[in-house]
Amino acid sequence: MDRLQRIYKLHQAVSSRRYPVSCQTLQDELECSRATVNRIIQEMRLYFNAPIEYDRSRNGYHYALADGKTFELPGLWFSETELYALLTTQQLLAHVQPGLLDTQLKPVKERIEQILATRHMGSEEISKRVRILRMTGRNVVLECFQTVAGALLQRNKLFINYHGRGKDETSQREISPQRLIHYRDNWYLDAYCHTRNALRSFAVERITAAKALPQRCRDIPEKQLDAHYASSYGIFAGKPKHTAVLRFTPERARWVADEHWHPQQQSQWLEDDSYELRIPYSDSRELIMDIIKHGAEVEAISPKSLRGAVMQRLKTALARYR
DNA sequence: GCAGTCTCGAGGTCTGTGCA
DNA sequence: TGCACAGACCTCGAGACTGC
Repeated sequence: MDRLQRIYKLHQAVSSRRYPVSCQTLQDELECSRATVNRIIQEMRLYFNAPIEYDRSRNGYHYALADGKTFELPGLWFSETELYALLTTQQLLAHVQPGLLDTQLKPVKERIEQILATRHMGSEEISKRVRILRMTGRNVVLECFQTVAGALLQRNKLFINYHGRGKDETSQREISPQRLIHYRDNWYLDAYCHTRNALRSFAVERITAAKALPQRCRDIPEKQLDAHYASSYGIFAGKPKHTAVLRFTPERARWVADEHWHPQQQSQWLEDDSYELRIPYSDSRELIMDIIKHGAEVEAISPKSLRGAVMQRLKTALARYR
């Protein structure tokens, strides 16, 4: 048994018992002399800040800690809360995108399971009690996703076949991946497209083939990415050109008032208890879908172009029912 | 009687050096 | 480059003394 094993064995012996552990017991469990037990204890105090104390009245060693507190050695000896946080994150990832990081996280997950098992807890309980329901998520080819995620993290260029829905065309592109965005249950890849010489967003499920290239990708500064992608409404990139003014009925306002549509959104309650929301946007397509989702409970006040577009959509929809 | 601290010596391991 | 060897270093157990 080497020194490190003895340290963990001693920690296990002291922390797993409700009563102080005698020096003789520690000698037996660590298979060493009294002097070595003492050396191990001194090292634990010195290097790990272990609050280990000898209780003369009960003739044994114990951790001097307040009720409910536990001492853990550094390394993969997480506290209970940290273990749960890690396990919950893994569960969330597994639900958001099944298969994502499964291989990479497997050894860590198994280790966590072992530790939790000693405390009569486990990931099964989290699976039973925490549910994430995907509503409109589109299926991603796992192999493509992993290639894309791998190249993104290793900062390599990618060569992709991309089928765009808008034009119903397939194109081949060399891109420098910048960010993976999980937006409204779907994955998007923000990337610099070397074919178009511009920043673009790619729906990951529309990437029909992906190959990581050995060349280092081009890094776009954070500020430039934020300005291009984040300052606009939704996934449609570009600088906000307009501000939409939406008015919600008092009934719908109770829900909408708690929603976050845009980082720069402004809102106010009106006298008749209706709720007015002002949202900057550059491309109206996604915004119109959100407005129509609220049906008769919302009115697009301005700008005129947005109001007209919503009216046109509603007229077209109505025509289908006649 | 039990544990803390210290010293000393034995045995094992690591490291640097020289040589074929 | 691989091997042998010597010295340094580390780890451990035993024992002595002390304190509670």
